[in-house]
Amino acid sequence: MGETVGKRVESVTSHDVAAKAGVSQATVARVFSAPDKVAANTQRRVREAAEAMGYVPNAIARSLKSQRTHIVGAVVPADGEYWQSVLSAFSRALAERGEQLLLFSFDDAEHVSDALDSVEQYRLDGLVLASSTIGQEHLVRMRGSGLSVVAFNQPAAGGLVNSVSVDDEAGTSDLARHLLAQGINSAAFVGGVADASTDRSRYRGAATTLAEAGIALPYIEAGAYTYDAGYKAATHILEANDRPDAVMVASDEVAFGLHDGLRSGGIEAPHDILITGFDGLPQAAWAGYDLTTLVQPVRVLVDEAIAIISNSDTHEGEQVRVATGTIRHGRTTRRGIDDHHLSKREDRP
Amino acid sequence: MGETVGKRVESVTSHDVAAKAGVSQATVARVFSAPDKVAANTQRRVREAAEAMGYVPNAIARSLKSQRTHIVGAVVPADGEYWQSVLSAFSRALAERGEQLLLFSFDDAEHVSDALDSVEQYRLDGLVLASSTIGQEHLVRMRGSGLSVVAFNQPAAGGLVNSVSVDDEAGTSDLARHLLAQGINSAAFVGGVADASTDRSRYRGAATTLAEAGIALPYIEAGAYTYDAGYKAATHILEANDRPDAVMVASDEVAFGLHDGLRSGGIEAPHDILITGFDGLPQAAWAGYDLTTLVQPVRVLVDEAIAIISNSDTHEGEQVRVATGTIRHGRTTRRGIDDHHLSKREDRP
DNA sequence: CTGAAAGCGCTAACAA
DNA sequence: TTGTTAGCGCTTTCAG
Repeated sequence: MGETVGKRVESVTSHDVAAKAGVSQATVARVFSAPDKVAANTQRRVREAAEAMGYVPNAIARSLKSQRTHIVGAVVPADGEYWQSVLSAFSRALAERGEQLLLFSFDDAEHVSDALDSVEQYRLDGLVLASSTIGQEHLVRMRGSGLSVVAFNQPAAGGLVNSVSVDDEAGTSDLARHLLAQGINSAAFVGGVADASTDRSRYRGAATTLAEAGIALPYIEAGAYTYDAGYKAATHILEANDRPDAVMVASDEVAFGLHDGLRSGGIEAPHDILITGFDGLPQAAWAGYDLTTLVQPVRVLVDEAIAIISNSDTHEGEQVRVATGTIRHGRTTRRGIDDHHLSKREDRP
Repeated sequence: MGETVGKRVESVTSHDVAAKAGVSQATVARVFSAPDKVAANTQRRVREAAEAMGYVPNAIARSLKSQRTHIVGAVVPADGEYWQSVLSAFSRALAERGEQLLLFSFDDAEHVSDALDSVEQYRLDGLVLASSTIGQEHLVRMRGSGLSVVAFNQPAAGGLVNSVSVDDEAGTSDLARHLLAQGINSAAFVGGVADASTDRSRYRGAATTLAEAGIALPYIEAGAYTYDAGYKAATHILEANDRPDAVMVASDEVAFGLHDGLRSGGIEAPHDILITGFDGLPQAAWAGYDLTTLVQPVRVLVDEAIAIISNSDTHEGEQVRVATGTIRHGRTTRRGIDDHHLSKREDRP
């Protein structure tokens, strides 16, 4: 059907520009990578030619030569409010430093392996491994690959690879103290996945602190870090013989579900029960929830992670960074003027 | 401080493997890119050598030669629940096809330009431009760059570049009809940003349909597509002299805020007012909201976008795809047994 | 300050 | 089937 429409834009190279500007290819290259080494005069000629021809330096070729891609990879679970916020923070922080973010998101932990294959091939400048469902074998594998890896919020990874994480234990410990200050006498903990390292740390922090006040902390497993899992977990609380004064939840998203699940069973926070979350998602501040939670210093964690990646040559050994979060005091642990149930405490010596 | 610790892993190349396996470099390359062209025997030897040396083909070099990066870029707003869900869908869909997603997220529309600079340099296989705050000048610029661009949910971009989007007008029209079926006699529309093309289309669909029933649709601008903007916009409804029977909101996130804002003013949906959203976010299904909304067929849109990108060579001209959404019927438009206010309609002839 | 030349690691004719 | 050869577009000595 007629002549081939020359849609394919013949990409202009530094050679083309050099020809037009009457200089060598090397000079054109220098104009775009080390401008101070080219006479102002020549530079102008080259830039004009480049502009006119629509020349744009080829980052692929540059990377091949320089062995630096200026791309950082991130292996992150596809779902979950929390990860999305982390991702967004990473992307912005990297952009500020002229780095790009190559995203590998996965649903099943199965696919992590595929993602890592790609990672290796692309010779990235660094790699962020998020999610506690990434097996140790993957960490080990990546460590040997020569690129600088940092595990994000995977406390268990410390020692194997660089890692940054929020202080889970201190976080839930703080929350527990806050609850004690509200006068609770009993509590329960709703975790996401029992064998996730973050889950364990968070439980430990809460349990230890409550134990000091003589309060036991039964563990309930929601089964996933999702709203639905939290919603369903509410039945465990609703059906319990003696309902706890407070529920500490391992993540905000689960906490939202639990909150709504309890409400559907006629149990309202903070009137009938106190609820705390963990993460500090934007939604925690939504009026519909106004959840007391531990806000992760995401920006700090992200900056630390990036710093580790960019300095990885200058350090031997693994670095471990732990940042502490701050409590967001929300409605769900605020004892209203007419919330007297907590006073109906059974007497203890 | 002692000898340099050889931390830098000398990356093994196909040459190294070739030497060890006693074959030519080309053969090694073939084993990894066109295995069927190598004798099973040789192949085994090569793979063994590669395995032993930890060889991984270099995707950068491959890309330089083949002019295909297998990377698709996405320019997406950094914030917003909706975009995060789109992003996650893209990333998964691409992964299934062995493509990677290079993420460019931006806060201010200002930074879009910087992002596009990077995009050009990386010679991506394709580019997804999301967000209606991306100016036309950028679209034009990218169109000339030779890579296949597709605008995502930017109806206004149709004709300039390829585009896929949900049928905004049909969507709000459907929602409006649903509201009419509930017997409303008045309504208001809360938009995000008045001059966004999606905002206009969504308003138009709603207004046109309601007009046919003789109902006017005043437009209220929230100012942003955020929860907070929606929360604040609620005051316009609360302070109005005659409160509308229903509020149609341009996005779910804004609708959540509006919902909570109204509640804080003592107005509950669906008892006192009906609310509809748009997008079909996961949170719309959360029991705390259970919002009636138009669910975007995100997966379909994403697949269409990817299809356009991968077939871009075979098509001349711009393609425009429009997919229709489906209504999610939630609590916020469900007239309960004791919700009689809608019956108290003032008589109309 | 500028040019010539040698690759970075791989793919793809073309020969053998 | 396998090897040889010539680049992909750029950076970077090394001369001039």
